[in-house]
This record gives sequence, C-alpha cells and structure tokens, in this order.
Amino acid sequence: MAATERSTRDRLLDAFETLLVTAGSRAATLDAVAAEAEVSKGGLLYHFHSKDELVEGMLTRLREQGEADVAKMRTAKKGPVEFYLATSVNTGSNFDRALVAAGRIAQENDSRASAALADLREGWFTVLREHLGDESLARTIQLIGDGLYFDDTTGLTEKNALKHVRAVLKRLDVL
Amino acid sequence: MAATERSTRDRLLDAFETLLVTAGSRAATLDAVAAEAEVSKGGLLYHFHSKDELVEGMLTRLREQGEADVAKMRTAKKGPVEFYLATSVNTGSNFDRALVAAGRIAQENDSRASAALADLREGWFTVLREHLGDESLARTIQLIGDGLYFDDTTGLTEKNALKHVRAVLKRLDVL
DNA sequence: GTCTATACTTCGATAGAC
DNA sequence: GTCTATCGAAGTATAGAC
Repeated sequence: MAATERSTRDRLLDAFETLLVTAGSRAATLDAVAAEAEVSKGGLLYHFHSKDELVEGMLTRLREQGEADVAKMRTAKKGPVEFYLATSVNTGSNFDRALVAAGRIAQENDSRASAALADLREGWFTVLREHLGDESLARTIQLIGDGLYFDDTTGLTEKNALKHVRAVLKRLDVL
Repeated sequence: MAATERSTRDRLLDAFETLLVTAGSRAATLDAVAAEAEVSKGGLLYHFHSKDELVEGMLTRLREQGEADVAKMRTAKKGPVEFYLATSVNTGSNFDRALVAAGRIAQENDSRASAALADLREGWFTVLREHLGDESLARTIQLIGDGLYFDDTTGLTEKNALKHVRAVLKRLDVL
C-alpha cells in the first residue's frame, strides 16, 4: 500500500482549523469548510452530521496532539523551558493551528474548547514546575509563553521577542 | 441639567462590546446588539448605517480610552510597571471591555482593529522602555502582561498569577 | 462515500410610517 | 430619532440520486 492518503475526514478538520485561524469563526461556515477541503457540503455532512460534531472532532484531535506535545516537552534535549518557549511562537505546525483554532472556538463560549485548552495548559505547567522546582518562576514563564502565543494569534508578532525573553531568563539562571 | 443620560449611540457601542466579549463575534449580530441595547434594529441602523460603522465607532472610542490609559500609566504613583501589570488583569472596566472586543474583531481579519491594538501596545511599550531603560526587560514584561490578558479573555484566569509575577520581578530588581 | 436539490432560519440592510 | 415591515443573501441541515 502506498503512503496512506489523507482521509477526507482529516482534510475537513484541517480546512475547518485553517479557516478559523486565518479568517475567524464567522468565516468558518460549513460552505467555506467544504470548499476549502474541496468536498461538497453534502460530503462534509456525511462525515460530520452537524457543525457541533466538527468542533468535537477537532477537539479530540487536539487532545491527542497535546498529549504528544507534553511528552516531547518532558524529554526535550534543550530542556522543557526552551522547548516550551520555542513552541509558543507559531511555527506553523499542525499542532499550532489546532491550538489557535480551539482558542477561536473557546471564545464563542464553548466550554468543551475551554476545558481542552485548560487541560493542555495544566500539562505544560506541571512539567515546568517539576523542572524548575519553583512555582513563581513556572507561572511567570507560562505567562510569557501565553504572551508569545497571544501576540502571534493577534498578528502582533514582535520579531525578536524570544531573544529578549532568553536574555532575561539568563539573568534568572533559568537558561 | 441632571446627570447626562447615556446616549443611545453609546449604549449601542456598549452592547456591541458586551456581546463580543461574552459571546463572541458570531453572536454579536445586529439583531442581538439592538436587543441588548433595548432598541429596534431600525433604531440601531439610524446611528450606524452598517455593521462596519459599528466597528469603526467602537475603535474610535477605544483609541480615546487608550490614550488616556497610557497617560495614566506614565504618571502612576506606584510606577508604570505595577500599573501596567495591575491593569493587564481584567478589572471589568469599560476600557478592558473595549480592548477585548477589539481583539475579537481583529481575529476576524480586520486590519483597522489590528492597527488600533498595535498602536496601543506600542504606547505601553514606549513607557515601559523609557522607565526601565532596558529593552529586553520591557519586552518581557509586556509579554507577561499579554499573557495575563490572554488568560483572562480565555477564561483561564489563575488567581495568584500576579503574585508570582511580582515575586520574579523583585528578583530582577524591577519592583 | 459523495453529489445535487431544496427547506428553513438568520443575517444585514432598505423603505417608509410615526 | 425610533419603529415595523420586508427583501435578498447566506447559514445550517435534510432528502434522495448516483
């Protein structure tokens, strides 16, 4: 068997996330998702019976990706802090996209999305605190990561932000 | 003359912001805004001829509030850093609401909203850098503020986050 | 498993009465 | 300055052919 084709189902979730991230939740309509995935609306609704199911499919995938990310962070060569900061700036990965997309949904008052994001953050924080042995430092670094992420998703990206953060963390003997 | 009544125009902008913040951009429809402000849709459209004008009215108000905020930050008794951090956690003020609302609009790919937010951030950053005389520190503190703000708007508020940040900043001789 | 056709609802906006 | 009535476009969802 040749390299497994990306399933229609996955392409639909990708399209949904892409639209949420690049154009916002108002633009992420079923029509637009179907068009982006190059499927008809009927085709979409075969895989996901409603928009709500589309959200659920997306969040399920996010949780899987999230668990893998926390595991990678725990054993990262350069240490959890550097891994965490480096992946807080948008690298354009599938995981980044899923994360930002979930953020958009959370803002529409969706408790499932908020819960998924909160769980993820808790995973990151646990690793940071274990590694640093210092709650204040762990919380502060998590906030810096949130800030980097926020700036990215709001189109406010400051080119050298990470460089400045690293300089400050060195003064604190963290890096 | 008695205390000036809040104008219908202002009530409409308030309603628009409230809906954006509490329910997201998909829920902030003209119908919903009119209902929230207790005006008919026709009444709304007398003051704002289109949804776009509603956005513009909101951003104009935000810029005014923003200038006042930066001025207050510059001369704050406890210093700009403490002022900036304290106002980065949502205090429920009108300015907070306007800020979050603009963030929602910015995410719908609206360049006017992004520009307004970028200008505001630049104002804060300028004061931080002047006061600290250190770009890395200023950038890092701004990121922490972004993180505090982000957590608030995503419903991830960590009660004692500010306490931990203050502890770390003391180690850096900032507070 | 994917398509077209269509029903129903909601959205943004206009027209005109009061 | 505010209201009701209404229109056309776009949104979600269903039914049924292929």
